[in-house]
This record gives sequence, structure tokens and C-alpha cells, in this order.
Amino acid sequence: MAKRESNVDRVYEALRRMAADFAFKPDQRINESALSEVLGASRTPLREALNRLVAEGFLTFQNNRGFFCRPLTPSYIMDLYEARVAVECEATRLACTRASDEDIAALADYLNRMEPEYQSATDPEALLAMDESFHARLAQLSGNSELQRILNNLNGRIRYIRLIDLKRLRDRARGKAPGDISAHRQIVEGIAARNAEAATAAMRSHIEKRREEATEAVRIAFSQLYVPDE
Amino acid sequence: MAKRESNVDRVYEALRRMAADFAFKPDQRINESALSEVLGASRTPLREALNRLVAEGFLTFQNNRGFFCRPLTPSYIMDLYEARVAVECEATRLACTRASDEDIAALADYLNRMEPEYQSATDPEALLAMDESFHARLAQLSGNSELQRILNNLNGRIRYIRLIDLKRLRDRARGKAPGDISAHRQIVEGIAARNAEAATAAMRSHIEKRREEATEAVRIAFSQLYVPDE
DNA sequence: GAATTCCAAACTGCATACAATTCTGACAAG
DNA sequence: CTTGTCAGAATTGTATGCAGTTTGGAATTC
Repeated sequence: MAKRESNVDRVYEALRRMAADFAFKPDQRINESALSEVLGASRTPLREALNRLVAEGFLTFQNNRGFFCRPLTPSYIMDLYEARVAVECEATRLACTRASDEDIAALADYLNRMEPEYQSATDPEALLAMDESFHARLAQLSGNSELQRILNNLNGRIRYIRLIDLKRLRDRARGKAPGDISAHRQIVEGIAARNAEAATAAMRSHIEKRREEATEAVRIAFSQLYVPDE
Repeated sequence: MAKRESNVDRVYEALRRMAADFAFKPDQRINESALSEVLGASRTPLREALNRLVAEGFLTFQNNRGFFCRPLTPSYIMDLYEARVAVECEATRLACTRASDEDIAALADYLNRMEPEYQSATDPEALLAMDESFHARLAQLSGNSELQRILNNLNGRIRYIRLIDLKRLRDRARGKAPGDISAHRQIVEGIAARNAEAATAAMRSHIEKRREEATEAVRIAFSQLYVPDE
């Protein structure tokens, strides 16, 4: 009887996904009327959802001109990766002093259970889902919900680029596992040993390795976004 | 002729300030009609602004029940302080390798010029403004606008507690300067020496010293918010 | 041909109206 | 005294309409 989810929430979820996937091209202007028809809602709830996404950095807004997709530039993506370093390293540090042995063991266990799938999966979407899931679980060990919240936001905006990055890893190293689970394992070992320096160093180098590919990944992103096929 | 600022923006700014100052009491339900009259706008732009603030963590939202002020608990405030550590330490680290000598000198200079005012000021609002300004400038030196954005958001939500904290410092140490500018100076010196370890360590201990007071500050916050006078 | 002006069409900004849901408190039953 | 129920009041959810602004391109000028 009671509607569990409002129209705004539904529209918001749909838009977040679209914005994350760059269904709106970088800097593209968004037509409210057209979009409201596609989403089956009037402009009022649509605009409420759009405003949330502006506040989260997925979209931008200009007075009397409406909503636009966020830009896509190497420096923007670098900023996001650097912010991830900030958030995830601190989360790792906190996990070292705060997480229970059981919770750490559970994360290590998760890594072990996932490994076969990790090794065999070739679908970048699946790989990314597992990767994000690991990082999210780790952030949970920090016990800090703000860090988790920020990380979730950063992940949404960086997702498209990480997907490209994973695709490249797969294509470059045929036969080798694209997801370097060893880096994840190293981080968890550091936490298990309650060695904050080792754990954060591992996390930092893990993320920064990906960051270095950002410029190239952005270039590929543009070619994908503006070329009709595949 | 052209309106520079939309109604939504004006309402948003007003609401952000109100939310930061806990003009809405923690967990208090917000009445849209009443608020729209106070702010001189209809519910449509009001709700758009409210949605932005939900996305930024200043407010919460429940379906069919409307908007509520964010809660105020020690653990929530601790989380915010810890997130500040994450963001500001990484910003400091980046500043060490990235900021120009001139920019670092300018920050040191700002600190010197502010010192007399810092020492003499007793108004917590003024002290906090200077403190926030220093931290914002430092974040600028990182060259990372995401870190700046996140810091700005955290500062807004933690502001009320920091204000109380400064008031306590002033009242406890009569005659002594409440703003310990020495900590700030130490951070800048670390950056000037391009010594990331020293600079981030100074930043970390600076913020964590404040964090330790959080529980007590929250207690005071509640007594202020729910007692008529003072 | 390039730059400028101007107008109609398209779009955004916002108030309002009404439907849907939740809240309040009076009353009844246990 | 507590719990349950129910109708009316209050509040939120969303569609719609219109005013104000921007946009795109035809007409005009240099």
C-alpha cells in the first residue's frame, strides 16, 4: 500500500546511473522536458533529483540555462583519484587500529572467495563491481560513515574511467589476470598486522598506479563517447 | 536586467547557513510551507534547495515525511573530524610537492599579517573565520579542487561544534591566545621545507587535538540548543 | 562573406492546485 | 491508564500553466 520509494528517488537513481555512465556527454546541456518524458515524471520531481546530483558533483548548473553534465578532463579525473587516496588511506589507517580481528579475517576471506572469479572474469563491469566492493568493505572497517559516503560519491564519478582502465589492463595483458588481487591482499595483510604504515603505503601505491593511467584513459573515454559504434 | 542569482540559489544559501548554525534543531522536521513563507519563495524552489542540502549531508529526507535536520551526535562529529584529517593531510602532502615557493610564502605571510588580530580577537565567529580561511588557503595549495570541495562541505557541517570549541578555549585560557597560531605556523614551515612527513604530522595532530574535545563540545551544543537564553 | 539585429520558438523559473499520505487528537474498548 | 480506531486537519508529492530568459536563425547591414 505505502509507496516505499518516491518518484524523486527513482528518478534520482536513474539519473545517477546515466550521469556515471556519461549517458550525458561531458558538458552537454540537459533538456528537462525531454528527459522528464523519458523518465516518466514531470519536471518538478526531475528537477529535485537533478539538484541532488549537482550537489554531488555529477552535474553542473547555470542560472537560466539549466543543467549540464560534468566536464571530463584529465585534471578532473586526477583530482578524483587523489581524493580517493586521501579517503582510502585514512580509512585504512583507521581500520588498522579499529577493526576487529574477525572483521579483518572476513575481508581476507572475501578476497580468497573472490579470487577464482577475479582471475577468470573478463567482463570489465563484473571486475569493477568486485573491485569497488572490496574497497567499500575496507572503508567499512574504518567505522567512519563519512569516509564511506565520500568514497561512494567519488567512485560514482570516476567509474566510467576505471571501467576503461580495466578494459585496457585486460587487453594489454592477455592471459594474465587483469585484477591485481595481490595488491588488495597486501593491503589486508598490513591491516591484519596492525601495521598502519605498511597498509596505507600499499593502498597509496595501489591507487596511484591507476591514477597514472588517467590521462590516457580520458583520451580513450572521449573517443568512445564521440564515436558512434562500440 | 539579467538576474544574477536565482531564487533557488538565494534560498539555498540561506538554508545552508541555517542548517550549519542548527537553526533547525537536530532531527527536527522541517515544515515546507512555513519555511517557504519565511524565505519568501514558493515550495518548488525551496524543495530544490532542500534536495541539494540533503545530497550534501546537511539534511536528511524521508519519503512522504519530508526533510529533517541532520542528527548531532559525538560519533557523527568524530567522523567529520576524521574525514577532515584525511582531506587536509593529503592536501598538505600535495602542497609539499606542488605549491610554488611564492604561494607558500604568501600563506606564511597571511599567517603573519593575521597574527595580531588572531591574538587579540575574542569573538569566536571572527576566530573561526580566520581559522577556516587558513585551512581553505592551504587546501588551495594542493591544487586539487575536489579536496577543496570536500573540505568546504565538512567545514559547513562541523562549524557549529568548532565554534563551541573555540569559545571553550577562550574561556579556559584567559589571557592566553585561544587560536594556537603556532600549530598553523608549524604546518606551513613543514610545507616550506618540502617535508611532507613533518607537515602532515603537524596537520594531523592539530586536527586530532580538536577532535578529542568533540564529545564534550556536542554535550555543550545540546545544552545551548535546548536552553532558551544565552 | 562576416557581423549585427531582431523575432519567434524553445526552454527554464516558479507559483499554484490538487491528489496522496501522514499526523493529531478525540473517543471507545479493554 | 493503556491501546486501538478513525475522521479531519495538516503536510508532502507531483502535474500543470505561465512569465521571463535564452537560443537559433532569418533578415539586414556593412
